[in-house]
Amino acid sequence: MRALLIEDDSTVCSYITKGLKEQGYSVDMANDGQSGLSKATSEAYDVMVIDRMLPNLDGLSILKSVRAAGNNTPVIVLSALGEVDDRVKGLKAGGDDYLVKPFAFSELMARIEAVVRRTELSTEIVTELSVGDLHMDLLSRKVTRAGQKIDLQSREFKLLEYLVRNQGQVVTRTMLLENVWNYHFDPQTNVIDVHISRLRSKIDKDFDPPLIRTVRGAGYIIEA
Amino acid sequence: MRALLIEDDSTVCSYITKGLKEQGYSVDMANDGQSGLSKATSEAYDVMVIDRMLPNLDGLSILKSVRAAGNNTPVIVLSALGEVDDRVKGLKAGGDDYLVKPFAFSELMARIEAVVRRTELSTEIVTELSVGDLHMDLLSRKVTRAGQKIDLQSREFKLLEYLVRNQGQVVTRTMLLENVWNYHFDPQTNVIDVHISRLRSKIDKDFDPPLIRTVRGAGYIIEA
DNA sequence: ATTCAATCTTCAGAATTTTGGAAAAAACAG
DNA sequence: CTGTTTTTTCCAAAATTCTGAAGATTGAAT
Repeated sequence: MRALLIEDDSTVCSYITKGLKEQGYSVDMANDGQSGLSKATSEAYDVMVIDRMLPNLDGLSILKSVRAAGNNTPVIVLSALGEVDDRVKGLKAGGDDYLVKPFAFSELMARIEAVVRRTELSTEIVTELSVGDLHMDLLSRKVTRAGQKIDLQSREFKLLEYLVRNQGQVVTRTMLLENVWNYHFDPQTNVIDVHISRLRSKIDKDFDPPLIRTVRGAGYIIEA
Repeated sequence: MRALLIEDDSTVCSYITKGLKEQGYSVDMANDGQSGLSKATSEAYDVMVIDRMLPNLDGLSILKSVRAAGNNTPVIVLSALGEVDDRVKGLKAGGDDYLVKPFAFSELMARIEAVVRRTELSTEIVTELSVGDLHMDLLSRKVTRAGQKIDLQSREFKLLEYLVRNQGQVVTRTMLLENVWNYHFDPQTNVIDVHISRLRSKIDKDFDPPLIRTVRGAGYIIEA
């Protein structure tokens, strides 16, 4: 579990960090708003704990930016501001919980567990895949590139799906025969070449940049 | 949005109910633990607000029973018990939030919105369908009945998917032509009959009971 | 720069699979 | 029983996939 803690008070910070680590979290820290936001948007966390009052950029602004960027990581807001109105604002900004300082570590931990628990319930099944501007919907079996609809035959779809699921990695001919054709032997033909060629003519020919790349002597790789 | 409120204090109760209704919730109430638990387990709610101290059965026991039954509806616990330990217990019992009385209605509302928001994010996409012992995995496109693998052609799969999505309801020939064949006219043939027959021979022939039933003069219906 | 092997593209035809159509058989309601 | 609806079966048509081959292209090594 990865947690991000954005907090300027070094005492509180080390206190929480120590506790989280004991609970098995790996913790990233930021001491001011700017660096906090940049970490929050560039890394993937399971939970974020954000202090409301920070140098440079306040906690609620960070929270709003994170949410505006489509990031739904659960966030717990910490604050010395304990008025009802402050708490409501913290929650309305997209917070999952709001804890008033001073607080007991056991309560913070329980609240972290509560939001993480709820988030985990929602572990989504992957039904969509993408590479660059290529997009596959596995449920409706529709493929688009740059928003344009592309028709694929079932074998082509399977082939593309396999490539995309292994995007960024070289996929060998043997892997393709095993996983796309379900052949456990070498058919001694150029089936793969022919299908890769067809696929290219559909998804790469009319677009830039080409996504499917040949890795000589090894196989193919798809990446943006 | 449906909310369940389990609270014995009639003043607090009517106060919250009124507020929730103004926010567009339809509210069910229970004044004691027993009736609260029975409503919680028999009806489907978007959120539950449970007081901790109740006649008959206390709030935490209700919460634990609800969770034990596999129900993950978000729950906010209300309580006059404000000690850290009490709050932690409330969260560990499966609560999503814990609010200490007295509280401002605006905060309760904000917290309800926060947990509902998080729950909605997790609205899962349906990737599996079943009727009785027949099971479809829409992602891997695999079908089993009584654990036995069944191979279906793509049209058969689509046909079955449509029937299952509308299980318990009669599906007319016109509906099938529109939704499975994407025909917007009557092809004047018996395509449907042929495919239903094929489907039956695969999913009903070797099993009991038959799932696909003919509704003379109307169409077909699938149900356990 | 030249050479050589790997890979790409294209094609036509074959094999296979999937789908559709027609007609006989069966089931059902009145 | 009778007429209609539905089911089944079998054949034909259509679509898809595979094969094999030839020539073009590419990349690495010499």
